[in-house]
Amino acid sequence: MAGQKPTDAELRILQILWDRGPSTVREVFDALPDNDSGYTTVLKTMQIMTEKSLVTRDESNRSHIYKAKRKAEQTQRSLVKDLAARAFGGATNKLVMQALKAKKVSATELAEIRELLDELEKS
Amino acid sequence: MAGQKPTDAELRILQILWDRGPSTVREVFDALPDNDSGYTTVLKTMQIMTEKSLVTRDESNRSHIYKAKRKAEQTQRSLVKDLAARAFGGATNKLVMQALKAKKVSATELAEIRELLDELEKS
DNA sequence: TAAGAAGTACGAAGCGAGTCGTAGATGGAG
DNA sequence: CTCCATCTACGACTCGCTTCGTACTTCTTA
Repeated sequence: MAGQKPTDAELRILQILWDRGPSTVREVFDALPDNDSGYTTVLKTMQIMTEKSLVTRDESNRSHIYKAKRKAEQTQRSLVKDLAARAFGGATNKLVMQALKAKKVSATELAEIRELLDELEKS
Repeated sequence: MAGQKPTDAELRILQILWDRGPSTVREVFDALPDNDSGYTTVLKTMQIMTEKSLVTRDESNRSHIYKAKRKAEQTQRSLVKDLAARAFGGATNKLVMQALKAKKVSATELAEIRELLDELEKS
């Protein structure tokens, strides 16, 4: 089905694909930070992601080229919604507040958030 | 160990405990929304949570009384941090922005967030 | 006091995620 | 052309989460 929640390993791979754009297994493998697992593990995971439609792949070359199906923002938004439901009883604003308290956010970033808040207030 | 990440089923139970305060298995079981699983399933899960130190329990009565070990805010903050790391490459501010876009937040809540932003700016 | 209701404890099954080894196909270099 | 490096495919294993059935204990009430 379409609306799948990626697992941890899948998310690690998706981050690479979002960052690099369409890539081969080898490229993803090399780009994975702190990677403990073997090449075939990554390959297998990406094959499964294809079955799940988390990625699409171009098989015209011997080395298949994988591409994230959904954009980072879409997936991220789903995950945030999911966490809000699972851990905050759906209260997104509580999630936002905890996030802001969880880690220092620079002044520039705070300003950026304020700007978004302004936009949201017009509706 | 101490710093454990609760699973989905565990989180469902924690939400009840945070909400109701110390409770018996029966009370948690009855309070679980849309619950499909049986009583012993919930019992077993709560026993495992005890082993993991996610909860503590008072065994002085026949019906043991369970209590969340960490406060909601602590656990929630860990989970937010975890999601930021896993899906946003650590960029908490991106997470905040996606959260704000993900679901409508009322004017009152927006004001609340602004207030927090003001506080954070003094440091 | 005897029986049933309600509680805990525990073992085991099912499932999915993550891992790897190995087999087989294909490209390139000598 | 031959051999080696590199790729895909696939099966199998482990582990943790979730689930439940069953056994045993303890309270309650008729």
